Amino acid sequence: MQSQILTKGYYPQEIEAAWASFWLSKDFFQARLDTDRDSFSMVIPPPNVTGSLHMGHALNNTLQDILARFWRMQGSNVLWLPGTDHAGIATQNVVEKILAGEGKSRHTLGREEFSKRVWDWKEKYGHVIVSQLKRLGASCDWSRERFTLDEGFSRAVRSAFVQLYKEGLIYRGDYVINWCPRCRTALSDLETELEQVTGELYFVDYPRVDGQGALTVATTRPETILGDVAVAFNPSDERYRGLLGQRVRLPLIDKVVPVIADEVVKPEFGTGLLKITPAHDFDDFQVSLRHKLPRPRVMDEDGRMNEQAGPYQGLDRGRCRQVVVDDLGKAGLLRKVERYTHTLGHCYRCKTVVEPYLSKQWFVKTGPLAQPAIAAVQRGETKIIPSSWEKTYFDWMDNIRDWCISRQIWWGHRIPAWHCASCQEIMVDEREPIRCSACGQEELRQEDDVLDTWFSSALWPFASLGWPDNTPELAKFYPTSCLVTGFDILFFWVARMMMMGLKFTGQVPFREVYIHALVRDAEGQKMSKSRGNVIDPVDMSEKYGTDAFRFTLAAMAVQGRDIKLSPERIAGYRHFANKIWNAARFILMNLEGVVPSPEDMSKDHLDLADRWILSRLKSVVQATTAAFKEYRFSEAANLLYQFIWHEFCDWYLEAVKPALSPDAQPERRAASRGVLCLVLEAVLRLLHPIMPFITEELWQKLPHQGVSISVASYPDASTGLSDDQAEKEMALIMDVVGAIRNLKGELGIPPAYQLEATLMTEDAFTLEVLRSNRDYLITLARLKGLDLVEQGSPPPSAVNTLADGVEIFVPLAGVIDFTEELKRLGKERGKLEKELTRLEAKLANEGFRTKAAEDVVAREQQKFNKLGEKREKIIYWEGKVAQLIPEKGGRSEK
RNA sequence: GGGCGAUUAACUCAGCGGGAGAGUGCCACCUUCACACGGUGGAAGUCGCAGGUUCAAGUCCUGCAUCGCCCACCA
Repeated sequence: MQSQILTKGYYPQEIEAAWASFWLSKDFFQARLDTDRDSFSMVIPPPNVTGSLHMGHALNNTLQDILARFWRMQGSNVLWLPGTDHAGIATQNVVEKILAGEGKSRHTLGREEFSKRVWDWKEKYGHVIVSQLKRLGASCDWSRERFTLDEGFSRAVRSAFVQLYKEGLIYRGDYVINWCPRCRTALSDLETELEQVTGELYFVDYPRVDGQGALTVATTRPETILGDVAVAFNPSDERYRGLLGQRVRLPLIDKVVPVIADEVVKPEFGTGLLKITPAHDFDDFQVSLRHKLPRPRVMDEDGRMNEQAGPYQGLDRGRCRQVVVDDLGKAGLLRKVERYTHTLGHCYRCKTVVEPYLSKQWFVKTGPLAQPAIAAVQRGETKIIPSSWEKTYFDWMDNIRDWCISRQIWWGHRIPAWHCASCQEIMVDEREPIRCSACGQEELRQEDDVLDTWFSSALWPFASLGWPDNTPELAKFYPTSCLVTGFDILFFWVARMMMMGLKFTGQVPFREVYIHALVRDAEGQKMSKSRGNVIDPVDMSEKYGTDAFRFTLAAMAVQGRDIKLSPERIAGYRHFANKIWNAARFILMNLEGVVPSPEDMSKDHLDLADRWILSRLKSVVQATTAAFKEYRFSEAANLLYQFIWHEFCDWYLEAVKPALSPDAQPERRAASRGVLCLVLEAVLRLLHPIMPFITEELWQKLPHQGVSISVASYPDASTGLSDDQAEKEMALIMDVVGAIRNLKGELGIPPAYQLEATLMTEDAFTLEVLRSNRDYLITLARLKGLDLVEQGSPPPSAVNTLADGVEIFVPLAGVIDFTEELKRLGKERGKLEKELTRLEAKLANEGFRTKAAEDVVAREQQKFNKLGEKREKIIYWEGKVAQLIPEKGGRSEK
């Protein structure tokens, strides 16, 4: 044991980095294969390599680290597997931006060179977030760190893809998908964010070929008129029934299209007529299938009008709309324009309005995969916590649509499909085929598209453990125990891991999913760079200490509610860290290098305060352990805060001070040292999962056997000693002390003034408790003297009365103002009477007496009796004090 | 359009069938030998609104209002 005096304040910056590297250098966090201890396994939600740590990561990883440290201390063989995600579009965008700065583009570099540039970038910057996680204290098994584009993952992805393809669960075809003209790639439905947009609804005339006037069609997208192949009405719509088989001329270009009837048209919208543009609208594409209509594309990949657009070729889609509207007006074909608010899809990466776009893409057929994923949650094989998210999960799974997985970018897993140059045969395999399986030709070309990043993420829990090989890691740690993630990626990630996990391993990927909230700013706004309201977790760590920051996140992580984070709150918990530091400082100073032994704490030497704090400790151990096991992080944090500050520091440390003085009995002194040491050491272990740094720093200064608190055992049933009697007695002492302090405070007596007090009670047992703990009362209430009497009539004085019959006298004639005391007594009586009235009404209620639980009635009756007695005493003393107030006659009577 | 959540002290939030709580802030007093990142005391809330269930309702049910989020192919 190092006997050293701590600094007066806690300076986290000076110790954190050292402990973080100490832990890693000792391999404390490596999961073992050669043990039969229970496993606790988690895979990290891999952050994007492009990222730097934001609040979402900080919360997510703090909660995971709390679990990892808690279960490690519980004796489990913990695997927390870390890694990063290659983040296809995001990373490609970052590198393309850099290239643009150099006046280059990926197309000028070519695929191979570009890919090399991205890898270079990854090697250089991809570890930023990892080092930030380490700084946060994340106790991952860093020896098993993975990357979703590493060699092993490539094998896993190809293996998964090939199997799904061979089973018909992956198909390729021409469909309308969401297309981002800026990123120039297809997006999945999830990657398209619907947002309200105010635009215009244009009413456009389509002249009838038979010369009988025109049909007016409402559209928000006049530029797509050029791709129209029909005009449709609802078959039930009487107004247009006669038009079936008629033909109309498209406005502005020389093209004739039929009028058709289809259920998709809503008669009440616009004019009840819908223009059909199969290549640029999801519904219209379906209509074209039903009616065997052509599907001309009028735009290019970058959103420019193409040769099908005739005179409008080359215009950007936005510009084209203006020109078309203009031309329609000139031609007299624009009937009217209304303001119109509707929702439009935007690219989740760059916020560009997505274009519904007909193209050849690869899809996962999700229906057959979703069924087992639904069933597994229904059966409870995977538990979603809080369970309120189950409904959202089921709703999404029930209505799941096929998943577009091909992306027209270069950074990612290239689809393992090869096209024969001569016969167009497509071969899907884990390795490049030597010749075409259909025609035998050897000229093959690999598919250009890469896979959606989330395709590899979906394999993360098992691919990161070695799948498709049958590794010992899989056997030991899969299914994982728990997944901690935010609700924002419930569909993107959790749902897809469930589907893929069940498909490829036959087992759920995790037993429990803990879904946590989003971190917002103090105003409840989502943090974003554009809003400028981002609170940087690294800044918070540096400013307030990582432990204070982590504690804040834990304390605010209530299930099912977003977190509004404010720096003031973190400052509050920095004070808590400082409080712990100083409590430890006090204890270490008083140990004076002595190592307490268990014999010091033999029952005979333990005093009331000792037995009380040991009993309280025991119940805190139980409650905290239960809270962690049930993901009630805030409850665990608050329990520890309350115990450490308001029980251990406020009461125990104060109560025990006299016993620590050199004048005290040696046995008492030794016992107190022992209890102080024991409770502090236990508290540090209890708190370690949330505040790893300060607890390690202090723990290292206490006597114990271990090398690190991070691998010490969590306090359990053997910690502390339950003692109801001690808790009851201490409660009485605390009540009496509180009443005396209250008297002093309310009567304006200076804290330094040492009172003489008299306590009177008729209850022999209470009197005995007070008598045997006389010293505590004197110390804690800062008294000069204390009389304990059974009955009698003490001198005129201020008085306070406890509900359970203890009267407290503070004889201070000449010091206190009797008028003030009378006022105080009146106020006290007011409060009592309000409460008594309420209780009286309740007890008089026949329904309450007959229907409420017996113990509830008894408790209320007892409460009523005690408060009644207390009121009688106050009335008595009001009379006494009133007599002592000098006659008013002496005052001015003007 | 459908769904979910929130509404409790000035602020941020716990509590979710039997005495309205915490942290921060505020007021008063105190530099007492662990800590002023501290101590002691205090003020502060018709627990969004309206009904209902119950002996008893921030706490359960219904409706409404306001705010937030998610999902959704009316052009």
